[in-house]
Amino acid sequence: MKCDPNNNTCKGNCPCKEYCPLGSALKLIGGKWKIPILCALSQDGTTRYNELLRKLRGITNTMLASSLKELEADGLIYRRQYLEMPVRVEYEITDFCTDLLPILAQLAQWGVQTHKSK
Amino acid sequence: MKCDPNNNTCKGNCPCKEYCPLGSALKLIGGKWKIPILCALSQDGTTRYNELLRKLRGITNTMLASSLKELEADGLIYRRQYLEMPVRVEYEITDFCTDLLPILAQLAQWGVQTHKSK
DNA sequence: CGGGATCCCGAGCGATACTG
DNA sequence: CAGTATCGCTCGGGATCCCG
Repeated sequence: MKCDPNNNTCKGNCPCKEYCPLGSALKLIGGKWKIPILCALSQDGTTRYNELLRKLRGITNTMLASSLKELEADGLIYRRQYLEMPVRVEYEITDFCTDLLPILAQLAQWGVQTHKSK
Repeated sequence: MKCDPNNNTCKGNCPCKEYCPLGSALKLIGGKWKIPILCALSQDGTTRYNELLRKLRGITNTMLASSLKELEADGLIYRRQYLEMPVRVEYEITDFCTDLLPILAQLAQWGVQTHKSK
């Protein structure tokens, strides 16, 4: 877990270090909707805003917009805006995020062992 | 990400399925303190309650107790109680959790690419 | 020593309405 | 179409005190 026991000054997510890469990684995909959004984008490829809104049953306008903004700022997705009429905006997974997907797949596989319906 | 696009009835973390293993996996290690706890236990092995309390600088009694209880209920750690005087309780990582650690290490390595101080 | 019981606050999220 | 603005609430987590 990339921790140094000799340095116990961590103020973040890890008890061992100032800066915990695991903590910062989890922040990027944290929150209620980021995983579902990435999941949808990784399956369907380039997707428009309202398409996402429909596919992610239950998400609100507010949460989709703010989540997309954060994901873009963190380099996980691209936002492409086409100045047509009406406006068209498309979202797509970045290479950085593509690197993440197989890791998440492993995590999902590990999670399968969890049979509890929590 | 183990999702089925043909089933859009997901009410959990994933837009594609009723039950998302990735979502349930992330729930097990979610919250503010579970990763730090697992990190400490994976480094130092078997550890006592008050030892954890000291090592995890900033954690409160309430959070340590509740986090440990959840981690045990989810099968990530063992709790062993020795009826000495005074009472001694030790916590340890389970094999199930040991399987998780290399995956988290990968996630941490991926997170290293994040240079933003968010 | 290893917790439990309460109280409380603020972030995160939802609902609704509005806009370029 | 693709968002922003505001409000309000729930609930994760902190602080403090208590208990076997």
